[in-house]
Amino acid sequence: MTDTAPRARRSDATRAAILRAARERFAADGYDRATIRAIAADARIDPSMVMRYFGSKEGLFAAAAEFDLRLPDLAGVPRDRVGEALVRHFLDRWESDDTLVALVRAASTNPGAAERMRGIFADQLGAAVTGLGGDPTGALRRAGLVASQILGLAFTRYVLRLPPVVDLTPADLVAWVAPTVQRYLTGPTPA
Amino acid sequence: MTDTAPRARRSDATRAAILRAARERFAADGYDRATIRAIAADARIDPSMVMRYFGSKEGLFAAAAEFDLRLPDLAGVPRDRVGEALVRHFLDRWESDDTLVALVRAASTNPGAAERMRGIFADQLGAAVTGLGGDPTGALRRAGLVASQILGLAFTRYVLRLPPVVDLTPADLVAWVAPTVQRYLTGPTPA
DNA sequence: GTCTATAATTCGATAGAC
DNA sequence: GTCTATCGAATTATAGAC
Repeated sequence: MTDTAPRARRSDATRAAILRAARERFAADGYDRATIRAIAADARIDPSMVMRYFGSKEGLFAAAAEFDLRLPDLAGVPRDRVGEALVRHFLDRWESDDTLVALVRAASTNPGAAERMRGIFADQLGAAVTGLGGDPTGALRRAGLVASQILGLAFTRYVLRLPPVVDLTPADLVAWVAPTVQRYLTGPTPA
Repeated sequence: MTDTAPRARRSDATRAAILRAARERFAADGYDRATIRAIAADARIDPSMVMRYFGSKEGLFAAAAEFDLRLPDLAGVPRDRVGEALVRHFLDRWESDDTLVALVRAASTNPGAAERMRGIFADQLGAAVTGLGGDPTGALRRAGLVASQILGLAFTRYVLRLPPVVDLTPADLVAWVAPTVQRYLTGPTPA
């Protein structure tokens, strides 16, 4: 008796191991320094398998950098707490998943990674902010400002590892940064 | 009759040309993708000259990434406008000099560049913020928060080139972001 | 499906002529 | 001081045996 339905092939485990190792290496070393050889070694498989499954290094990165921000529906959050909800959500997401850090690092030097990141923040964050109402153009601008603070937090804390930012607890960070995001989202447009 | 005093040697021009080309390449491509060969081609000199003058690629980067933020003395600024002064200063600095963008890109993948950047922000920005008074520990934390917003702005505008952030004028950016920096600098410590 | 062997580039760095 | 020539290492990617 063989497996039924989605047919859990043996290769799926290999594929998953490669992706897991790839995300870690891309997050730790960036796109250029993360080599297929090192990723394969981490995953305990042969380097040629990576090529077989993903075609090229670009293809591997594209598969490893698939990412859903899983943003909460901001319409279901009290309007004066959307900033807090967003900051808390992002911190949770980062502390538990390397993928976004890998994207930040890779986007610094790899045009494809940068394009993917622009897409993620324009589409997913842009849509969430547009859901708050207001004119769509202003919403995109507000989303961009939110991205500037959120990504700056990610850069200083997880990539640059600036000591004062690393030392703050997630709760402290929320307390300091949430008002910033709140104002970008719902504050008045400055003169 | 020969030159007197500091003796403007012919090689100084070559040296300066190399550094200028290096800053551009490091800013555009990051540390790994910026090759000595490409930098030498931009500077219209032979690749081996780079090695002769700077010893190694690391040595070249160290020389090219020398950077002074030239922060204004915040003690001479009205206390309710220090945020505006800082944001305006950083924007001016970025729009006229590639070096800091080169550092942001390089710091993503190169440990030496990251260390240098931590030093710049801890020492120079840290000192400027400490000059505002208050306890030193709190000042470093406030400086770190300012760095998170300032570097996030640099990352989204100059590295990632996120359209909504690129499209804003410097004046608009100051109007939006200055209140954030002002609060990090002089606002109350959150509960 | 998995691995060995290797092709084809590209890079940083060195040696040495002029 | 400047350039030619090249070494040695590392990389992605391919061809093909088992």
